Amino acid sequence: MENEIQEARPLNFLEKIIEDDLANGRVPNNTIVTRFPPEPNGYLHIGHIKSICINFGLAEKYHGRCHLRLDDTNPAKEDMEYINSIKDDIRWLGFDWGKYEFYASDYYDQLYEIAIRLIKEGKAYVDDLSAEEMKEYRGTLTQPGRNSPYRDRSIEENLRLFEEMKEGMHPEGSKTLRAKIDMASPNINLRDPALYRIKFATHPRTGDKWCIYPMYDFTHPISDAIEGITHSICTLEFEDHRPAYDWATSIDGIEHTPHQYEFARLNVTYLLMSKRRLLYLVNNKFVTGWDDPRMPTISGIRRKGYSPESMKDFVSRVGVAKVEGMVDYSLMEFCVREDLNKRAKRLMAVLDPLKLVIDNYPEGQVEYFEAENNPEDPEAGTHSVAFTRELYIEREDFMETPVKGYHRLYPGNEIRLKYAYYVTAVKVDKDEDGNIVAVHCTYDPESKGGTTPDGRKVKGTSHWVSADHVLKAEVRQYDKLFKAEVPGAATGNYLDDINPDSLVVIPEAYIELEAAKAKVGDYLQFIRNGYYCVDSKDSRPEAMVFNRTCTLKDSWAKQKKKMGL
RNA sequence: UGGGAUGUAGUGUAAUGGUAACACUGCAGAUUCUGGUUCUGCCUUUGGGGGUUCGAAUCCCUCCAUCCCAGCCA
Repeated sequence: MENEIQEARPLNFLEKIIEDDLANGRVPNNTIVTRFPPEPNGYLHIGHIKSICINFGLAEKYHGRCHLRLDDTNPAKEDMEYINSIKDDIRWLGFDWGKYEFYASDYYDQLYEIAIRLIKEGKAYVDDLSAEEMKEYRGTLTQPGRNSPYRDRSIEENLRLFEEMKEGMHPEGSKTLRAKIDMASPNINLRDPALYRIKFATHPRTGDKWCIYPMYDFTHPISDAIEGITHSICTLEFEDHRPAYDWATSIDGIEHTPHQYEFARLNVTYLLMSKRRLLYLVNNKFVTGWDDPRMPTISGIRRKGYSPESMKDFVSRVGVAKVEGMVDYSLMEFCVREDLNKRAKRLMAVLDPLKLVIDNYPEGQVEYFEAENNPEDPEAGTHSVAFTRELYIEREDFMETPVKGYHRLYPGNEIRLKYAYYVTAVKVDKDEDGNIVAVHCTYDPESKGGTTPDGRKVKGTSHWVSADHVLKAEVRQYDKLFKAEVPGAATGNYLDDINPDSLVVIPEAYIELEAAKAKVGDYLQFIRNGYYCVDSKDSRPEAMVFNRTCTLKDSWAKQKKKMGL
């Protein structure tokens, strides 16, 4: 029953509300119903993961259910491609909405009838004010608004005009249906909010059936009510809309009354979390698409090799509260590394090859060594790796004149070639420009397997690849898309902080043959280089492409930086 | 200068009247066939001021700071 022991995590404020509601019989059928309601106008990003985990997580925890509802009330911006990607991304995270898949557009007929009812009750009216005029009549943050001259039209006229709007008899922008609330309200959302606007756009699901579309403040609360949502959880910027939400759910005839609660959206340093800006990056080719591994979209991080488990862990560590803050990117990387460390298959890949020749090793001889697939998990087994006289090591792993603290290969120094032998550098070959083209060394046959009978230690262990047993593949070294913690903070333009080195392509890296078995979705670690995955779009069996998921922690790099190297 | 919210180590989140804590980051060290992992230790915290109380991060007053709102977007 060990796995039944609940982690003693304190309740967040939403859980407290829910437990209180449950305890006091305020929840119909004692069944918590939440919903995740994205607008299909772009791809889901890391910020949405928080919302998804909260809504689906709460439903799971309290044995209720979570609806997926696509908030498709603005056909001008929405697309089927987005709907499909959203569903895909939620599934990837491991959540299942079962049969509870809804669309705001499912409720267009009901919404229309409610609007008619409001008109009949004198609670809504058709306004002829233009957008500019309406803005003027609305007043400002500090000044109350004025009533529209059309506010007191007769019910009959309103009914007729709204019908005409629906029939397409009026051009876009010429008329709106507005709620009659209070133009002097200190809350601008209550100054006769628009309920319907005219839009001659083809809707991804309803096609050309409608040319009037309901607004968020009208649609969302009523959709919640129709679906029996008990806790309607959204982000902080909707706090001001809660009175509008409550207005809509208290319209006569609406029986179920959900409540809205707001939490702080997720902000992460170095990342942009705005669909508008992400769309700009896509449209202007700063990235290759919504699923570019540098994008903070779910499809992007997935293609980059992040695991859903690590992301769920990340948002759970971030917690849920009402404080608008900025989470460190390093926490996210920590979560990715912690998860991948436990499950990534280890491989040796030489990204920047330097030839190493073992002068005293027999030419033509091949030995096979056992390489562990994962030192963190003995069950993961081993694979074999070929060893020959000529190898490649990382150029970084040799220095002709070592700096202080360097304990890799340099003339006279002995290191271990992982799993294989101890080698000592003897001399270097250079080209006419003085560049090192090969390093010669000798090996100690006694050190076979990586230890010696005399038990002597070496400070360095390098990974390597046999020159004759090598998979040549493209490796894409991804880094952060932006180099500033808050892109645009300095100049006001986030494009100024684009990281020019966010992608460095290595056209031909040398990887041990075992890598050829890797498939899309596998988690890999190229020892001492980082975590990698097979690119889901561009990799082919005969021309593999690997993406860097994230680097390993690198204390040597840190130390070098400190020494000013 | 209207309304709505929020202030706890560098960051995020706990503690709801009774010893301010956990994680990440950073720093130092140990271990290590990955300069990874693991382990140990260290650093730094209740926005300011007043009040109530034996006792305040918590209750009250006040000031300050930050965020959101003037779409026929969501």
